[in-house]
Amino acid sequence: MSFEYLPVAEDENEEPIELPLEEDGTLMLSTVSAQFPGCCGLKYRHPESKTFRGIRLRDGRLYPPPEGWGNHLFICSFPKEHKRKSGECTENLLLKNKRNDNLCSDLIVLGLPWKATEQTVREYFEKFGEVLMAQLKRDPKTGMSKGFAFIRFASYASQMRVLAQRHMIDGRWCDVRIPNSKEGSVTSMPCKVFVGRCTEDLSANDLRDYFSQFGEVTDVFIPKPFRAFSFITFLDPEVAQSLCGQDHIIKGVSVNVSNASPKQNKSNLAQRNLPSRSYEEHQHNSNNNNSWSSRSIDMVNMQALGISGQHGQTAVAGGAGQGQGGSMPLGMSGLPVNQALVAAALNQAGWGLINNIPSGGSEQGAFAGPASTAPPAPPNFLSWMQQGNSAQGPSSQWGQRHQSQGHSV
DNA sequence: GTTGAGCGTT
Repeated sequence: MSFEYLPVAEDENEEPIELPLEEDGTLMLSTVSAQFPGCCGLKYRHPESKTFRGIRLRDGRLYPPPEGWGNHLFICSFPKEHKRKSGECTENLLLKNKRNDNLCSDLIVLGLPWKATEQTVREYFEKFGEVLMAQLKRDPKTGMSKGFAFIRFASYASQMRVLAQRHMIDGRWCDVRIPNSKEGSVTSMPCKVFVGRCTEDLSANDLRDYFSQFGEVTDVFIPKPFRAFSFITFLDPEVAQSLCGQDHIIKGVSVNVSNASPKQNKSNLAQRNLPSRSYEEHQHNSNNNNSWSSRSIDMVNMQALGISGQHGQTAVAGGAGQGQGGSMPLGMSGLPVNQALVAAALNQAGWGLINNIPSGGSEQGAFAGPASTAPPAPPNFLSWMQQGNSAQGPSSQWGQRHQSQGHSV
């Protein structure tokens, strides 16, 4: 093999990143998506035809063209809405923006320093993506800041990333949450899907590599001991939903994707006339009292982002996961499942605005609340966000990183 | 000019 590394860039004008090939000369898609979250394939411009050629992708591996990798610059391909360049028809853009709007909600930024201005706030959050709105709340009489602001992002991914961490703004640690008000909170489709009929040789990496082609995978959970199913969490709930009901072949194994459903309060379920055999979710109650214990954030994505600090295990070896935390798909009971109904029910049941997110648990210090003293060390995935490069992320490492010993449910 | 959990003059 003539190359150990392959230059890959997000587009032809960007600076490439060299990515390591595997021993067999292939490139793992997960290697690519670790640097380019959401990337689902590669292409290169053929010197003669001047057109792009796609790179073969199979089972999470990118295979070199027949003539070898050559000296090309390889360009990432992204699924649908990741891409927002020219050439898209206006109608599509409108649809997409509308969809994003439905997903995004206003966010409240708490704990701003008195001196912070609207500019400060906007500029800070623009690191995470396009900011559609930033309002600093002031006392009408004095004009003094009330120490909080409302912001809104254009993309749901930005929103989730911002919600998932604390923010140092002008010298103070600030929290960003979904506001209590009625208007604010919007839809929260589950980002997690249940993958049935897994075999034991389907590793978390295999699953991640495979499902990354559909969108950014933020978590892979395989119960231990082996239980023939797993969970895949996507950053984009729509990607997750789009896969439900499908059969996929991964490493020759036919697996089935269906709705994952959170553990529900049984009384709630009864009240709401829902099938009551939801499964245990990696969810737990906590008496924890620090400042992270009552944040509002999409629970599914909390886990997705690896901050739940509760389920252990996941990708790659080493995760001495604590075993439980499996969930069953609603479909497993033999009852008919109407996905729309389930989604609606989950929303009704308060999913998407779960408070009481337990903290602690994550040994990595990731989101262990600062309860007392110094500000917390920024979580790992935070650091990539703060590189100001929203296109880069350790997505494929998340699973490995959060081998929490977790609280039990 | 002070303050530090909260929830948005329009």
